[in-house]
Amino acid sequence: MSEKKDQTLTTKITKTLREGIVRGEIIPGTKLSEPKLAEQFQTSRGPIREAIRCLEVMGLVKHVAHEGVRVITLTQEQVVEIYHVREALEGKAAALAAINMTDDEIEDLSLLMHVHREHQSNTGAYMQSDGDFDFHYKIIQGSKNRFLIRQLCEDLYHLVRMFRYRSARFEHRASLALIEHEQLLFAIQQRDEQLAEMMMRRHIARARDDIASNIRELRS
Amino acid sequence: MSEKKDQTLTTKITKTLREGIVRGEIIPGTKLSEPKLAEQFQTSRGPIREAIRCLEVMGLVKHVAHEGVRVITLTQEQVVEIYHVREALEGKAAALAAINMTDDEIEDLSLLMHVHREHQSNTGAYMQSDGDFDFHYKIIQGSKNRFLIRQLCEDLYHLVRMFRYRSARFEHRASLALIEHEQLLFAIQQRDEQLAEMMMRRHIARARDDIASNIRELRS
DNA sequence: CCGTATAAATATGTTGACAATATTGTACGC
DNA sequence: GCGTACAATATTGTCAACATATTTATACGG
Repeated sequence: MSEKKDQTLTTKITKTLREGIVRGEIIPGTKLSEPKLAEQFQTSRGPIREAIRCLEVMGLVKHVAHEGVRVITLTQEQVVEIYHVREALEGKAAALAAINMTDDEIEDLSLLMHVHREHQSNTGAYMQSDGDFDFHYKIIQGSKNRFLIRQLCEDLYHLVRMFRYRSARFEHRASLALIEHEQLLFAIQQRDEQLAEMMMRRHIARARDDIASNIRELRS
Repeated sequence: MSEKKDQTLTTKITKTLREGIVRGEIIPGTKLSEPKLAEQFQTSRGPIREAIRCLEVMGLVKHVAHEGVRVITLTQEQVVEIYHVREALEGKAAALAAINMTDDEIEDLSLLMHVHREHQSNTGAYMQSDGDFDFHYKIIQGSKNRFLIRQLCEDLYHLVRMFRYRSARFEHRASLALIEHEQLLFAIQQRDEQLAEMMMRRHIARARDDIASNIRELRS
């Protein structure tokens, strides 16, 4: 699991901080003080600063010269914007997956789908966030487009997870998500790239609409 | 033009190096030596290292622990992958622009279009790269989606420019590009988001096909 | 002559200290 | 009592030096 390569403090600190920010353990708006972090990680400020620069480019913290960096606070409006990008990118991923996934990979995806279906009919519960991510992750990987994979997995998904950790209620019902996943799987099995893209886009657009409608709800 | 904010060595070095890499002045594959860069920028290695970390996250250089960083070399296959992402993102940008651009902004875009048309009928020349970028840039900004704008302008476009600087021949004929731009403008004027997205996607997909067919050509 | 093993040299990773800027606290005047 | 000006403190930005790992050079053996 944990690859011991990149054995450098900067990378380890970056990952630790990133995870802390994404999971909400470091509250949004918190100022990341270099001396405190250096104390916390038992290191000097050098690697801390480099890690912070990485987080800055990733968009997880905002940096102001001579003032410091603060963890970003995602407004629901911003999440809607992010979901527009997610719709476009994952839609493309689904289209490419319909073309480029191997039969074995599709079979694997089908198996995962079956597990989810069983789980739901047994418990009737909302789909677990991890399960949903697994499904999407396999499709993204199936696109075989390394640049797309990087954009989605290394950049965008941290923000999506950051949002989900704070408001788990927005995962729409497992029953609906399950149907959407089944439709998507079908399209990929048919090697229908256009249908796959459309299904994925609708799946994500619906989640986005849930968020957008919640914003309107709060305004009244 | 040059905002004097962010007056910190790291940001200035980052921008300078980024521009050098994008313009091809720093040859792909070149190793970025920290001591040499420190000498070159008349500074210490601290800011250099931070700048390099930024370039690494941006994807312009590849870092191997304890070895150093090298400027990435874009293969045409990778550019095709990038253009798939570009198609998805800019397609979405066009759709959002059709919804969110103000009438004044559309008028401004129409004016730019007219200038390009005049220029072409006068010179008959291929469209200038800058002109093409201007057009796309205005549409991206018109999406009003800050996250999308950031993804396209701060990340993806550096790679696109990097590719174009080395192989300008891939800009397809101005006559075709002009028609595609006109169709796109029309769709935006009609506030037809679906058509705008489709036109933008075809426009970029055609450019991608040019690159892909060139790869096949080289194989024979 | 080629390959391996060892040693020198160079580069990266990390540290602590100094300089410049911003924040906090305090006193003064209105 | 409130706002402003100044001083003290703390933090960020930068630098030079040390520690560790890799690359290059050299010498030895086959």
